Amino acid sequence: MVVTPELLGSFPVLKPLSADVLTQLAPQCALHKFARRGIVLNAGKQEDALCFLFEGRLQGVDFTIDGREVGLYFVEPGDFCGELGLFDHAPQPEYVIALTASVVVLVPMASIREIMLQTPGVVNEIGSKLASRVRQMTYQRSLLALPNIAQRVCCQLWLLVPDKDKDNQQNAEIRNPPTHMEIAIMLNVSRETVTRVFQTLQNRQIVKRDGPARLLVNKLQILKQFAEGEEEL
Amino acid sequence: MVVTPELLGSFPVLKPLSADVLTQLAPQCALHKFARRGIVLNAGKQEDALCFLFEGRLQGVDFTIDGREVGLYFVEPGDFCGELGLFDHAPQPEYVIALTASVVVLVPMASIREIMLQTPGVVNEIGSKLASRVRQMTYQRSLLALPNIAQRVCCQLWLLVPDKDKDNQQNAEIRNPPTHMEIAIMLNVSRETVTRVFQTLQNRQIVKRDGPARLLVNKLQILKQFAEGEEEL
DNA sequence: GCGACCGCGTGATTTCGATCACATCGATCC
DNA sequence: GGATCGATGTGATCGAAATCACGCGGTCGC
Repeated sequence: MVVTPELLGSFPVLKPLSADVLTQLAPQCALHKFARRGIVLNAGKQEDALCFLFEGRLQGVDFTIDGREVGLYFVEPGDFCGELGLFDHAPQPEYVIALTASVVVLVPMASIREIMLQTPGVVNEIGSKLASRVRQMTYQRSLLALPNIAQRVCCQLWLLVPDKDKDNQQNAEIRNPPTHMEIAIMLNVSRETVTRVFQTLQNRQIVKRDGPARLLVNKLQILKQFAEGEEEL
Repeated sequence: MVVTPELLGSFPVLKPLSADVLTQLAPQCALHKFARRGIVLNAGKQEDALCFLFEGRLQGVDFTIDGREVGLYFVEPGDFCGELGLFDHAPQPEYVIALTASVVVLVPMASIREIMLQTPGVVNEIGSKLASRVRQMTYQRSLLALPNIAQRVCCQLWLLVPDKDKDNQQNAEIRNPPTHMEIAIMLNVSRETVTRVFQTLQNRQIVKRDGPARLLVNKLQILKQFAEGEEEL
Protein backbone atom coordinates (compact mmCIF):
# COMPACT_ATOMS: atom_id res chain seq x y z
CA MET A 1 0.00 0.00 0.00
CA VAL A 2 1.37 3.35 -1.05
CA VAL A 3 1.72 6.28 1.30
CA THR A 4 1.57 9.70 -0.30
CA PRO A 5 3.28 12.82 1.02
CA GLU A 6 -0.17 14.37 1.31
CA LEU A 7 -1.31 11.60 3.60
CA LEU A 8 1.68 12.19 5.86
CA GLY A 9 1.03 15.91 5.81
CA SER A 10 -2.46 15.30 7.13
CA PHE A 11 -0.99 14.45 10.53
CA PRO A 12 -0.52 17.51 12.74
CA VAL A 13 3.00 16.58 13.87
CA LEU A 14 4.27 16.12 10.34
CA LYS A 15 2.45 19.09 8.85
CA PRO A 16 5.27 21.56 9.57
CA LEU A 17 7.67 19.49 7.46
CA SER A 18 8.54 20.74 4.00
CA ALA A 19 7.06 19.05 0.94
CA ASP A 20 10.55 17.89 0.05
CA VAL A 21 11.05 16.07 3.31
CA LEU A 22 7.61 14.49 3.13
CA THR A 23 8.22 13.32 -0.42
CA GLN A 24 11.44 11.71 0.71
CA LEU A 25 9.79 10.16 3.74
CA ALA A 26 6.67 8.78 2.06
CA PRO A 27 8.23 5.85 0.19
CA GLN A 28 9.72 4.55 3.44
CA CYS A 29 6.33 4.37 5.10
CA ALA A 30 3.75 1.64 5.00
CA LEU A 31 0.01 1.70 5.27
CA HIS A 32 -1.39 -1.07 7.41
CA LYS A 33 -4.89 -2.21 8.19
CA PHE A 34 -5.71 -3.97 11.40
CA ALA A 35 -8.83 -5.87 12.31
CA ARG A 36 -10.44 -5.41 15.70
CA ARG A 37 -8.16 -6.85 18.39
CA GLY A 38 -5.23 -6.79 16.02
CA ILE A 39 -1.86 -6.16 17.66
CA VAL A 40 -0.44 -2.95 16.29
CA LEU A 41 2.65 -2.66 18.48
CA ASN A 42 4.19 -5.36 20.59
CA ALA A 43 5.30 -4.96 24.17
CA GLY A 44 8.92 -5.80 24.86
CA LYS A 45 9.78 -5.72 21.19
CA GLN A 46 12.16 -3.21 19.76
CA GLU A 47 9.57 -1.55 17.57
CA ASP A 48 11.21 0.28 14.72
CA ALA A 49 8.33 2.46 13.62
CA LEU A 50 6.12 5.24 14.80
CA CYS A 51 2.47 4.46 14.37
CA PHE A 52 0.19 7.18 13.03
CA LEU A 53 -3.50 6.44 13.28
CA PHE A 54 -5.51 7.43 10.25
CA GLU A 55 -8.83 5.81 10.96
CA GLY A 56 -10.25 3.80 13.87
CA ARG A 57 -9.20 3.71 17.51
CA LEU A 58 -6.24 2.14 19.27
CA GLN A 59 -5.62 1.38 22.91
CA GLY A 60 -2.35 1.06 24.81
CA VAL A 61 -2.59 -1.90 27.14
CA ASP A 62 -0.32 -3.51 29.66
CA PHE A 63 -0.61 -6.62 31.79
CA THR A 64 -0.02 -7.13 35.47
CA ILE A 65 2.36 -9.75 36.79
CA ASP A 66 -0.63 -12.03 37.24
CA GLY A 67 -1.97 -11.51 33.74
CA ARG A 68 -4.69 -8.97 34.31
CA GLU A 69 -5.26 -6.53 31.46
CA VAL A 70 -4.63 -2.84 32.13
CA GLY A 71 -5.78 0.00 29.88
CA LEU A 72 -3.32 2.88 29.56
CA TYR A 73 -4.56 5.28 26.90
CA PHE A 74 -6.59 5.61 23.74
CA VAL A 75 -5.24 6.80 20.42
CA GLU A 76 -7.52 8.92 18.25
CA PRO A 77 -7.22 9.43 14.50
CA GLY A 78 -4.55 12.01 13.68
CA ASP A 79 -2.51 11.10 16.73
CA PHE A 80 0.41 8.70 16.92
CA CYS A 81 2.04 6.28 19.32
CA GLY A 82 5.13 4.14 19.70
CA GLU A 83 7.40 7.15 20.17
CA LEU A 84 9.00 6.03 23.43
CA GLY A 85 12.01 4.39 21.81
CA LEU A 86 12.88 7.47 19.75
CA PHE A 87 15.26 8.79 22.36
CA ASP A 88 16.30 5.80 24.40
CA HIS A 89 16.15 2.99 21.82
CA ALA A 90 14.52 0.82 24.45
CA PRO A 91 11.60 -1.48 23.70
CA GLN A 92 7.98 -0.46 23.98
CA PRO A 93 6.67 -1.23 27.48
CA GLU A 94 3.07 -1.76 26.43
CA TYR A 95 1.01 -3.32 23.69
CA VAL A 96 -1.05 -1.23 21.33
CA ILE A 97 -4.10 -2.96 19.93
CA ALA A 98 -6.82 -1.94 17.50
CA LEU A 99 -10.22 -1.47 19.16
CA THR A 100 -11.99 -1.23 15.84
CA ALA A 101 -10.82 -1.95 12.32
CA SER A 102 -8.10 0.65 11.93
CA VAL A 103 -5.81 2.11 9.33
CA VAL A 104 -2.35 3.18 10.43
CA VAL A 105 0.73 4.57 8.78
CA LEU A 106 4.01 3.15 9.99
CA VAL A 107 6.94 5.53 9.74
CA PRO A 108 10.41 4.12 10.41
CA MET A 109 11.92 5.46 13.61
CA ALA A 110 15.32 5.83 12.00
CA SER A 111 13.87 8.26 9.45
CA ILE A 112 12.18 10.28 12.14
CA ARG A 113 15.42 10.44 14.08
CA GLU A 114 17.19 11.71 11.00
CA ILE A 115 14.54 14.35 10.46
CA MET A 116 14.81 15.34 14.13
CA LEU A 117 18.50 16.07 13.58
CA GLN A 118 17.97 18.03 10.37
CA THR A 119 14.82 19.94 11.09
CA PRO A 120 14.92 22.05 14.19
CA GLY A 121 11.56 22.19 15.89
CA VAL A 122 10.71 18.58 15.26
CA VAL A 123 12.58 17.47 18.37
CA ASN A 124 10.47 19.94 20.26
CA GLU A 125 7.35 18.59 18.67
CA ILE A 126 8.25 15.05 19.77
CA GLY A 127 9.34 16.20 23.20
CA SER A 128 6.04 17.97 23.66
CA LYS A 129 4.27 14.80 22.66
CA LEU A 130 6.10 12.87 25.36
CA ALA A 131 5.31 15.57 27.87
CA SER A 132 1.63 15.52 26.99
CA ARG A 133 1.72 11.77 27.37
CA VAL A 134 3.00 12.18 30.91
CA ARG A 135 0.31 14.76 31.62
CA GLN A 136 -2.35 12.48 30.26
CA MET A 137 -1.13 9.56 32.36
CA THR A 138 -1.01 11.77 35.43
CA TYR A 139 -4.61 12.73 34.92
CA GLN A 140 -5.65 9.17 34.25
CA ARG A 141 -3.90 8.15 37.44
CA SER A 142 -5.87 10.71 39.41
CA LEU A 143 -9.09 9.24 38.03
CA LEU A 144 -8.25 5.92 39.64
CA ALA A 145 -8.28 7.55 43.05
CA LEU A 146 -11.86 8.78 42.72
CA PRO A 147 -13.90 6.99 45.38
CA ASN A 148 -17.11 7.34 43.37
CA ILE A 149 -17.00 4.88 40.52
CA ALA A 150 -19.78 6.37 38.46
CA GLN A 151 -17.84 9.60 38.47
CA ARG A 152 -14.80 7.74 37.22
CA VAL A 153 -16.75 6.35 34.28
CA CYS A 154 -18.23 9.75 33.49
CA CYS A 155 -14.76 11.33 33.49
CA GLN A 156 -13.54 8.72 31.06
CA LEU A 157 -16.57 9.26 28.88
CA TRP A 158 -15.98 12.98 28.98
CA LEU A 159 -12.41 12.38 27.81
CA LEU A 160 -13.79 10.50 24.84
CA VAL A 161 -15.94 13.42 23.73
CA PRO A 162 -14.18 15.14 20.81
CA ASP A 163 -12.63 18.45 21.86
CA LYS A 164 -14.58 20.31 19.23
CA ASP A 165 -17.84 19.23 20.85
CA LYS A 166 -16.91 19.92 24.47
CA ASP A 167 -18.59 23.33 24.49
CA ASN A 168 -21.82 22.13 22.93
CA GLN A 169 -24.80 22.55 25.18
CA GLN A 170 -26.51 19.31 24.29
CA ASN A 171 -25.19 16.90 21.76
CA ALA A 172 -21.98 15.20 20.90
CA GLU A 173 -21.05 11.98 19.24
CA ILE A 174 -18.32 9.52 20.06
CA ARG A 175 -17.21 7.52 17.07
CA ASN A 176 -15.96 3.99 17.53
CA PRO A 177 -16.50 4.01 21.27
CA PRO A 178 -14.57 1.47 23.33
CA THR A 179 -16.50 -1.49 24.72
CA HIS A 180 -17.46 -1.61 28.38
CA MET A 181 -14.59 -3.99 29.01
CA GLU A 182 -12.11 -1.66 27.37
CA ILE A 183 -13.31 1.21 29.52
CA ALA A 184 -13.26 -1.02 32.58
CA ILE A 185 -9.56 -1.82 32.30
CA MET A 186 -8.76 1.88 31.97
CA LEU A 187 -10.51 2.58 35.26
CA ASN A 188 -9.66 -0.47 37.32
CA VAL A 189 -13.26 -1.56 37.63
CA SER A 190 -15.17 -4.60 36.49
CA ARG A 191 -16.98 -4.78 33.20
CA GLU A 192 -20.31 -5.22 34.98
CA THR A 193 -19.81 -2.02 36.91
CA VAL A 194 -19.27 -0.07 33.71
CA THR A 195 -22.38 -1.66 32.22
CA ARG A 196 -24.43 -0.62 35.24
CA VAL A 197 -23.25 2.97 35.02
CA PHE A 198 -24.06 3.06 31.31
CA GLN A 199 -27.44 1.61 32.09
CA THR A 200 -28.17 4.48 34.45
CA LEU A 201 -26.91 7.03 31.93
CA GLN A 202 -29.10 5.53 29.22
CA ASN A 203 -32.16 5.46 31.44
CA ARG A 204 -31.70 9.15 32.13
CA GLN A 205 -31.24 9.63 28.39
CA ILE A 206 -27.85 11.19 28.90
CA VAL A 207 -26.26 8.84 26.40
CA LYS A 208 -27.70 6.68 23.67
CA ARG A 209 -26.24 3.91 21.62
CA ASP A 210 -26.48 4.33 17.86
CA GLY A 211 -25.22 1.16 16.29
CA PRO A 212 -21.89 -0.37 17.23
CA ALA A 213 -19.80 2.49 15.91
CA ARG A 214 -21.50 5.50 17.47
CA LEU A 215 -22.40 6.63 20.93
CA LEU A 216 -24.53 9.75 21.22
CA VAL A 217 -24.30 12.05 24.19
CA ASN A 218 -27.58 13.91 24.52
CA LYS A 219 -26.99 15.88 27.67
CA LEU A 220 -23.39 16.89 27.47
CA GLN A 221 -23.44 19.38 30.31
CA ILE A 222 -25.13 16.93 32.65
CA LEU A 223 -22.43 14.40 31.85
CA LYS A 224 -19.82 17.03 32.62
CA GLN A 225 -21.42 17.72 35.98
CA PHE A 226 -21.28 14.05 36.88
CA ALA A 227 -17.65 13.95 35.77
CA GLU A 228 -16.77 16.91 37.95
CA GLY A 229 -18.63 15.50 40.91
CA GLU A 230 -21.09 18.37 41.16
CA GLU A 231 -23.89 15.88 40.88
CA GLU A 232 -24.07 12.27 42.02
CA LEU A 233 -25.43 9.49 39.90
CA MET B 1 23.95 29.41 48.83
CA VAL B 2 26.61 28.82 46.22
CA VAL B 3 26.44 26.03 43.66
CA THR B 4 29.79 24.80 42.38
CA PRO B 5 30.39 23.27 38.94
CA GLU B 6 31.55 20.15 40.76
CA LEU B 7 28.21 19.83 42.51
CA LEU B 8 26.42 20.07 39.16
CA GLY B 9 28.78 17.52 37.68
CA SER B 10 27.81 15.08 40.39
CA PHE B 11 24.42 14.60 38.73
CA PRO B 12 24.47 11.90 36.05
CA VAL B 13 22.57 13.93 33.44
CA LEU B 14 24.91 16.87 33.71
CA LYS B 15 28.10 14.85 33.96
CA PRO B 16 28.66 14.70 30.17
CA LEU B 17 28.78 18.50 30.01
CA SER B 18 32.17 20.16 29.64
CA ALA B 19 33.75 21.91 32.60
CA ASP B 20 33.31 25.19 30.74
CA VAL B 21 29.59 24.79 30.38
CA LEU B 22 29.20 23.75 34.01
CA THR B 23 31.21 26.74 35.18
CA GLN B 24 28.95 28.98 33.21
CA LEU B 25 25.83 27.27 34.48
CA ALA B 26 26.73 27.13 38.16
CA PRO B 27 26.21 30.80 39.06
CA GLN B 28 22.68 30.68 37.66
CA CYS B 29 21.70 27.84 39.97
CA ALA B 30 20.46 27.94 43.50
CA LEU B 31 20.76 25.53 46.37
CA HIS B 32 17.58 25.15 48.37
CA LYS B 33 16.73 23.28 51.54
CA PHE B 34 13.25 22.08 52.21
CA ALA B 35 11.76 20.84 55.46
CA ARG B 36 9.58 17.75 55.52
CA ARG B 37 6.30 18.47 53.71
CA GLY B 38 7.85 21.50 52.03
CA ILE B 39 6.50 22.25 48.58
CA VAL B 40 9.34 21.98 46.09
CA LEU B 41 7.39 22.47 42.87
CA ASN B 42 3.90 23.82 42.52
CA ALA B 43 1.18 22.32 40.38
CA GLY B 44 -0.33 24.61 37.82
CA LYS B 45 2.48 27.07 38.12
CA GLN B 46 4.82 27.81 35.27
CA GLU B 47 7.89 26.49 37.06
CA ASP B 48 11.03 27.94 35.58
CA ALA B 49 13.58 25.54 36.99
CA LEU B 50 14.61 21.94 36.87
CA CYS B 51 14.93 20.45 40.32
CA PHE B 52 17.94 18.21 41.02
CA LEU B 53 17.76 16.29 44.28
CA PHE B 54 21.01 16.15 46.21
CA GLU B 55 19.89 14.73 49.52
CA GLY B 56 16.57 13.47 50.89
CA ARG B 57 13.52 12.17 49.07
CA LEU B 58 10.81 13.90 47.06
CA GLN B 59 7.40 12.73 45.93
CA GLY B 60 5.30 13.84 42.99
CA VAL B 61 1.70 14.16 44.13
CA ASP B 62 -1.55 15.08 42.48
CA PHE B 63 -5.05 15.56 43.80
CA THR B 64 -8.35 14.21 42.56
CA ILE B 65 -11.29 16.44 41.76
CA ASP B 66 -12.60 15.76 45.24
CA GLY B 67 -9.36 16.54 47.02
CA ARG B 68 -7.93 13.08 47.58
CA GLU B 69 -4.14 12.88 47.51
CA VAL B 70 -2.52 10.75 44.81
CA GLY B 71 1.11 9.64 44.81
CA LEU B 72 2.78 9.60 41.41
CA TYR B 73 6.48 8.91 41.82
CA PHE B 74 9.43 9.21 44.16
CA VAL B 75 12.57 11.15 43.40
CA GLU B 76 15.85 9.73 44.68
CA PRO B 77 19.09 11.65 45.24
CA GLY B 78 20.93 12.18 41.96
CA ASP B 79 17.72 12.29 39.97
CA PHE B 80 15.76 15.34 38.92
CA CYS B 81 12.19 16.42 38.25
CA GLY B 82 10.21 19.32 36.87
CA GLU B 83 11.35 18.66 33.32
CA LEU B 84 7.91 18.51 31.72
CA GLY B 85 7.80 22.15 30.70
CA LEU B 86 11.16 21.98 28.92
CA PHE B 87 9.60 21.22 25.59
CA ASP B 88 6.06 22.50 25.79
CA HIS B 89 6.43 25.44 28.18
CA ALA B 90 3.25 24.31 29.90
CA PRO B 91 2.83 24.31 33.66
CA GLN B 92 3.68 21.39 35.89
CA PRO B 93 0.63 19.14 36.34
CA GLU B 94 1.60 17.88 39.78
CA TYR B 95 3.09 19.04 43.05
CA VAL B 96 6.48 17.87 44.20
CA ILE B 97 6.92 17.81 47.96
CA ALA B 98 9.80 16.91 50.24
CA LEU B 99 9.22 13.70 52.18
CA THR B 100 12.22 14.31 54.42
CA ALA B 101 14.40 17.33 54.90
CA SER B 102 15.92 17.66 51.44
CA VAL B 103 18.56 19.60 49.59
CA VAL B 104 17.90 20.44 45.95
CA VAL B 105 19.65 22.37 43.24
CA LEU B 106 17.41 24.51 41.06
CA VAL B 107 18.67 24.99 37.52
CA PRO B 108 16.85 27.55 35.36
CA MET B 109 14.94 25.93 32.52
CA ALA B 110 15.99 28.62 30.08
CA SER B 111 19.64 27.71 30.64
CA ILE B 112 18.96 24.05 30.12
CA ARG B 113 17.10 24.84 26.91
CA GLU B 114 20.08 26.83 25.71
CA ILE B 115 22.44 23.98 26.54
CA MET B 116 20.11 21.57 24.73
CA LEU B 117 20.51 23.64 21.58
CA GLN B 118 24.28 23.94 21.84
CA THR B 119 25.28 20.54 23.10
CA PRO B 120 24.13 17.64 20.99
CA GLY B 121 23.28 14.64 23.09
CA VAL B 122 21.68 16.59 25.89
CA VAL B 123 18.34 16.69 24.12
CA ASN B 124 18.60 12.95 23.89
CA GLU B 125 19.42 12.75 27.56
CA ILE B 126 16.33 14.74 28.45
CA GLY B 127 14.16 12.87 25.98
CA SER B 128 15.29 9.61 27.50
CA LYS B 129 14.40 10.94 30.91
CA LEU B 130 10.87 11.71 29.74
CA ALA B 131 10.62 8.29 28.16
CA SER B 132 11.75 6.59 31.34
CA ARG B 133 9.20 8.62 33.23
CA VAL B 134 6.49 7.23 30.97
CA ARG B 135 7.83 3.72 31.49
CA GLN B 136 7.87 4.19 35.22
CA MET B 137 4.30 5.50 35.23
CA THR B 138 3.20 2.61 33.05
CA TYR B 139 4.67 0.16 35.52
CA GLN B 140 3.17 1.98 38.48
CA ARG B 141 -0.19 1.87 36.74
CA SER B 142 0.07 -1.86 36.32
CA LEU B 143 0.69 -2.19 40.06
CA LEU B 144 -2.68 -0.62 40.75
CA ALA B 145 -4.38 -3.45 38.92
CA LEU B 146 -2.93 -6.15 41.15
CA PRO B 147 -5.81 -7.77 42.98
CA ASN B 148 -3.59 -8.83 45.87
CA ILE B 149 -2.85 -5.77 47.93
CA ALA B 150 0.05 -7.20 49.91
CA GLN B 151 1.73 -7.90 46.61
CA ARG B 152 1.19 -4.32 45.58
CA VAL B 153 2.91 -3.08 48.72
CA CYS B 154 5.79 -5.50 48.26
CA CYS B 155 6.29 -4.34 44.68
CA GLN B 156 6.47 -0.75 45.83
CA LEU B 157 8.90 -1.71 48.56
CA TRP B 158 10.99 -3.56 46.02
CA LEU B 159 11.09 -0.42 43.87
CA LEU B 160 12.46 1.47 46.85
CA VAL B 161 15.38 -0.92 47.27
CA PRO B 162 18.48 0.73 45.79
CA ASP B 163 19.46 -0.84 42.48
CA LYS B 164 22.91 -1.67 43.75
CA ASP B 165 21.40 -3.88 46.45
CA LYS B 166 18.86 -5.67 44.29
CA ASP B 167 21.12 -8.67 43.73
CA ASN B 168 22.04 -9.07 47.37
CA GLN B 169 20.93 -12.34 48.84
CA GLN B 170 19.89 -11.01 52.20
CA ASN B 171 20.26 -7.41 53.22
CA ALA B 172 19.49 -4.02 51.88
CA GLU B 173 18.72 -0.68 53.38
CA ILE B 174 16.22 1.95 52.33
CA ARG B 175 17.20 5.41 53.44
CA ASN B 176 14.53 7.97 54.25
CA PRO B 177 11.69 5.58 53.56
CA PRO B 178 8.29 7.07 52.83
CA THR B 179 5.66 6.90 55.57
CA HIS B 180 2.85 4.38 55.34
CA MET B 181 0.52 7.14 54.19
CA GLU B 182 2.89 8.18 51.44
CA ILE B 183 3.10 4.61 50.20
CA ALA B 184 -0.66 4.27 50.49
CA ILE B 185 -1.41 7.11 48.09
CA MET B 186 0.99 5.62 45.55
CA LEU B 187 -0.94 2.37 45.60
CA ASN B 188 -4.52 3.53 46.01
CA VAL B 189 -4.94 1.82 49.34
CA SER B 190 -5.65 3.06 52.83
CA ARG B 191 -2.93 3.87 55.30
CA GLU B 192 -4.16 1.14 57.65
CA THR B 193 -3.81 -1.47 54.94
CA VAL B 194 -0.18 -0.54 54.36
CA THR B 195 0.43 -0.68 58.11
CA ARG B 196 -1.03 -4.17 58.29
CA VAL B 197 1.14 -5.42 55.46
CA PHE B 198 4.23 -3.93 57.12
CA GLN B 199 3.16 -5.55 60.35
CA THR B 200 3.14 -8.94 58.68
CA LEU B 201 6.50 -8.27 57.01
CA GLN B 202 8.01 -7.26 60.33
CA ASN B 203 6.60 -10.28 62.14
CA ARG B 204 8.23 -12.50 59.57
CA GLN B 205 11.42 -10.48 60.02
CA ILE B 206 11.51 -9.61 56.36
CA VAL B 207 11.86 -5.92 57.12
CA LYS B 208 12.88 -4.05 60.23
CA ARG B 209 12.63 -0.42 61.18
CA ASP B 210 15.85 1.24 62.24
CA GLY B 211 14.98 4.70 63.44
CA PRO B 212 12.88 7.06 61.35
CA ALA B 213 15.39 7.40 58.53
CA ARG B 214 16.23 3.79 57.79
CA LEU B 215 14.32 0.68 56.86
CA LEU B 216 16.25 -2.57 56.76
CA VAL B 217 15.28 -5.39 54.47
CA ASN B 218 16.58 -8.62 55.93
CA LYS B 219 15.22 -11.13 53.48
CA LEU B 220 15.51 -9.45 50.15
CA GLN B 221 14.80 -12.48 48.03
CA ILE B 222 11.71 -13.36 50.02
CA LEU B 223 10.44 -9.84 49.50
CA LYS B 224 11.08 -10.21 45.79
CA GLN B 225 9.08 -13.42 45.72
CA PHE B 226 6.14 -11.69 47.35
CA ALA B 227 6.46 -8.84 44.86
CA GLU B 228 6.43 -11.23 41.95
CA GLY B 229 3.51 -13.15 43.33
CA GLU B 230 5.38 -16.44 43.60
CA GLU B 231 4.47 -16.53 47.26
CA GLU B 232 1.41 -15.17 49.04
CA LEU B 233 1.58 -13.18 52.22
C1' DG C 1 11.56 17.81 80.74
C1' DC C 2 7.12 18.31 79.04
C1' DG C 3 3.56 18.85 75.91
C1' DA C 4 1.96 18.60 71.24
C1' DC C 5 1.72 16.39 67.23
C1' DC C 6 2.39 13.12 63.94
C1' DG C 7 3.00 8.53 62.49
C1' DC C 8 1.95 3.92 63.64
C1' DG C 9 -0.87 -0.17 65.48
C1' DT C 10 -5.24 -2.52 65.84
C1' DG C 11 -10.01 -4.10 66.49
C1' DA C 12 -14.98 -3.70 64.94
C1' DT C 13 -18.07 -2.65 61.52
C1' DT C 14 -19.77 -1.68 57.11
C1' DT C 15 -20.06 -1.07 52.52
C1' DC C 16 -19.45 -1.28 47.83
C1' DG C 17 -17.88 -3.46 44.07
C1' DA C 18 -15.95 -8.01 42.41
C1' DT C 19 -17.30 -12.19 41.10
C1' DC C 20 -20.38 -15.70 39.46
C1' DA C 21 -23.86 -17.30 36.63
C1' DC C 22 -26.89 -16.72 33.17
C1' DA C 23 -30.05 -14.37 29.89
C1' DT C 24 -30.37 -11.60 25.95
C1' DC C 25 -29.22 -9.02 22.23
C1' DG C 26 -27.26 -7.93 17.84
C1' DA C 27 -23.84 -8.04 14.26
C1' DT C 28 -21.63 -10.65 11.04
C1' DC C 29 -20.73 -14.35 8.07
C1' DC C 30 -21.70 -17.97 5.27
C1' DG D 1 -31.84 -16.72 7.46
C1' DG D 2 -29.89 -19.23 10.88
C1' DA D 3 -25.77 -20.00 13.48
C1' DT D 4 -22.24 -18.14 16.12
C1' DC D 5 -19.78 -15.28 18.94
C1' DG D 6 -18.87 -11.28 21.25
C1' DA D 7 -20.95 -7.60 23.83
C1' DT D 8 -24.26 -6.22 27.03
C1' DG D 9 -27.76 -6.65 30.88
C1' DT D 10 -28.91 -8.22 35.56
C1' DG D 11 -29.60 -10.51 39.99
C1' DA D 12 -27.45 -12.93 44.03
C1' DT D 13 -23.71 -13.56 46.90
C1' DC D 14 -19.45 -12.79 49.01
C1' DG D 15 -15.46 -10.83 50.70
C1' DA D 16 -11.76 -7.79 51.25
C1' DA D 17 -10.51 -3.43 52.21
C1' DA D 18 -12.30 1.22 53.59
C1' DT D 19 -13.71 3.51 57.29
C1' DC D 20 -14.14 4.61 62.04
C1' DA D 21 -12.38 4.99 66.48
C1' DC D 22 -9.06 5.02 69.51
C1' DG D 23 -4.57 3.86 72.00
C1' DC D 24 0.27 4.22 71.85
C1' DG D 25 4.93 5.87 71.25
C1' DG D 26 8.51 8.50 69.57
C1' DT D 27 10.36 13.23 68.16
C1' DC D 28 10.77 17.71 68.16
C1' DG D 29 10.43 22.21 69.73
C1' DC D 30 10.26 25.14 73.52
